[in-house]
Amino acid sequence: MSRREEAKTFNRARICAAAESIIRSEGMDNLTMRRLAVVAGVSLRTPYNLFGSKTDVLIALLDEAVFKFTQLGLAHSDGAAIARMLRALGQIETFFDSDETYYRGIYAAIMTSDHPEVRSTSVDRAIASARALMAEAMSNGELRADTDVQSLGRHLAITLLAVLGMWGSGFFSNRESMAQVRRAWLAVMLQHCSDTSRLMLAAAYDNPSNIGD
Amino acid sequence: MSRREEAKTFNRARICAAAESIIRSEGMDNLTMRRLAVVAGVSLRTPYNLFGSKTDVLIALLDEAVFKFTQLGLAHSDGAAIARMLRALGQIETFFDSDETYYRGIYAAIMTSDHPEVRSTSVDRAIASARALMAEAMSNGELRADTDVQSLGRHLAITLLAVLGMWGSGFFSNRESMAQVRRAWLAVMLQHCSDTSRLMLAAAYDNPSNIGD
DNA sequence: AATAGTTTTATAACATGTGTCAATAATGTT
DNA sequence: AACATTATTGACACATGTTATAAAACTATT
Repeated sequence: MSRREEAKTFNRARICAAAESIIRSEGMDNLTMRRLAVVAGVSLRTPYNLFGSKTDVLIALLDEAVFKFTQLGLAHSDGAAIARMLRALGQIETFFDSDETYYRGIYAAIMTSDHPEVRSTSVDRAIASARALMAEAMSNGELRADTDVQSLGRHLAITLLAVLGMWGSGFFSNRESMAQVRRAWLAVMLQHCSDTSRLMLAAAYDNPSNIGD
Repeated sequence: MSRREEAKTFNRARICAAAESIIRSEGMDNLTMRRLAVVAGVSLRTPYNLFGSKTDVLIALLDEAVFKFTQLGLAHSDGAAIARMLRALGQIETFFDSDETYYRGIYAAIMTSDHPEVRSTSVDRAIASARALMAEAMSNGELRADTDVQSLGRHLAITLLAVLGMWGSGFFSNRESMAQVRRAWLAVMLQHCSDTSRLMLAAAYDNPSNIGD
């Protein structure tokens, strides 16, 4: 990396750190571009040079959060594909619990920004993950052979993202949001599961508390 | 109604009409408070006096749309409760199709406004409707006796609203959005339906096209 | 009709995201 | 070292939602 790129990377990091610090100590409302420039020790124009817009700065913070989460999630990713998928919900909930106002604030800010194009990357990412997991479930015999795993994976991912949108708006607690997704996921999965996974899914649907632990 | 209230009502209507006209002829981006004031023939301050904020003006437009929709929906509301509930999705889709950019524009603008409190009324309304329908379904014997209709109604309503949120962002077409809700609804309903409705629901789940017509 | 109360208007102002543009500094290249 | 390229800075400007303030218009009450 050239020195120019190094400097850019360093400044990007400084700006992200400043943004995070402002959100934490002064709240989302006080994250203005002028304040961000001051705290980051940079001119007002620089965040625009390095990120493009305020929303893009927030997306960088969200990416950091997603990265942190994936690191956690991969730690104990053993077991059947469907079970892992369900367990992910508990992991998301735990992750949100660990820093609720911060994550919700970032997410809400991005969602309420009028840069619609920024959301499609996370949608694509989520759909791809869900499809991969469902494809794995299929090859493990966890799903009925006539299941369209592409369609199922897409449906499950959209379910999650749609509820996350409402979560970001502050309607539901972390727990309520994940319970909503869990119920929706289990019901749809029950329509496609093979006999090997049906009992587990049916039991999980009837007793929401003991899923994925 | 006193003359003062009459004048207010008249001005409110003028402002709403102006807002709708601007959105239709110049697009959502050109709906600024200054332009709205000019087109409505009113001072910049008046919309704030009469509505409170720009978002509140848009909410008034959405309320008009919801009212128009409910009038349509009630016209042919016969049949079993579950069937009516499913048919509502088709009606929503038709309604959106009839004026897509307008409704989506309003909805998106409200959703991306940072007035979170405004959304709770529509949430409450949707949950109440869904609960009423599910209660009716229960008393008709369409649901298993051990079903918690409150919880089920709430779940179904949230499913719809969550997907509507994404619809507003422009990700999905009207059809895709409703198909997503339909699939989710059918799967969950299949977990709670009695034998009388199971066949219809299972058939609908397997063949998404012939629902609610 | 006179007075008091309320609403609208006109104008200005403020904060914010974002853009412009020239000047300056830093870096890469010869 | 000299030049060219690129990045940052600073100062300003603009559009927008929103608020402030005082004057004017309107309505209600006596």
